[in-house]
Amino acid sequence: MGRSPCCSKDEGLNRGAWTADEDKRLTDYIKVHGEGKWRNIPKRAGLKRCGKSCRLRWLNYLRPDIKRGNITSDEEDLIIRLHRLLGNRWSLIAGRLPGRTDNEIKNYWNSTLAKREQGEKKPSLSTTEKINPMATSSIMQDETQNLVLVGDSTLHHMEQPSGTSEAAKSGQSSEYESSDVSSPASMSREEPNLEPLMVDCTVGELDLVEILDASDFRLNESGNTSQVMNTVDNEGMSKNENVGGTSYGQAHNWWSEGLEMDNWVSDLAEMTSGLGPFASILYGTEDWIP
DNA sequence: AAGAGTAGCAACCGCAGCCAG
DNA sequence: GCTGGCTGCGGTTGCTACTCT
Repeated sequence: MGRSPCCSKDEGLNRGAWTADEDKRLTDYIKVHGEGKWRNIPKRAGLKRCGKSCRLRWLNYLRPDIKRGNITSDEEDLIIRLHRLLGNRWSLIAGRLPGRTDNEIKNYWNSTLAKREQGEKKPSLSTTEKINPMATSSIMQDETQNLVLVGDSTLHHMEQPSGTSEAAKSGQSSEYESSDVSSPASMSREEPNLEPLMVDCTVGELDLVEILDASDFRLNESGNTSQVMNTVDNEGMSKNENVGGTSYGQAHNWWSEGLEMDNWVSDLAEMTSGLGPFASILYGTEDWIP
């Protein structure tokens, strides 16, 4: 196709670090005229920069809602979990961290967390593992393209913090529950329960992000959002059990609304009866409680 | 004190998706 | 349906500050 570049290199445009004056011009212009039309901004703001550069500077540095300062341990923890879930989808991860930019998170990951993760010997994750990093379970697609989480069902159990989940109090998540699941030791016990968990949504690709972002997410054939546990009975016959629950639809809502992290975390706790697998991925099974 | 090595971060680059014409 | 401009995203580069020898 060959599209003309955003800005050619020989137009006498400034490159490299931005000066305070350039920052001020850009900030003043956007305060008055708002974001958007990046291509026109340099000319109108009197900047010798390309529009792309202006956009980047604004989004990553000048925006007033940007949070400055070190990444907190809470944020770091969330980044790690989200990265395990999403991979290098920095903008999505940043969307869960108010005030942080994708560039900042990417840099933080590359300079700090990636090395640490490597040091902890985690082998590079396959696509499959990325969306289900839980040690003793795996994820696969069945012949009908359904997404199937296979493995220790206790991994999907979410131990409820006292007083955080009405759903838990009502026993909605009992299907996920088993004894001795809250301690790390239970994660590596000798005989994993291989009950598979089936999520009855049809997907073309194994990509949780797409599932979470899908507008028609998680409707079963009856039009309800419900959760189906695919189990194997004593005779080895596969069967689907509707285990009720919220909440993939709700999960999607939370996801798409981009709530502030604190609310998001605490409200995730509220709906873990239906969100077991996802919450497990996001928050682990031992230390997810905010 | 000085040079080399490293880490952190800002900015750049190229590609892909979206959408208006 | 096609084309091309705009925007957003992720990977990469390069500069600066800091640490080590």
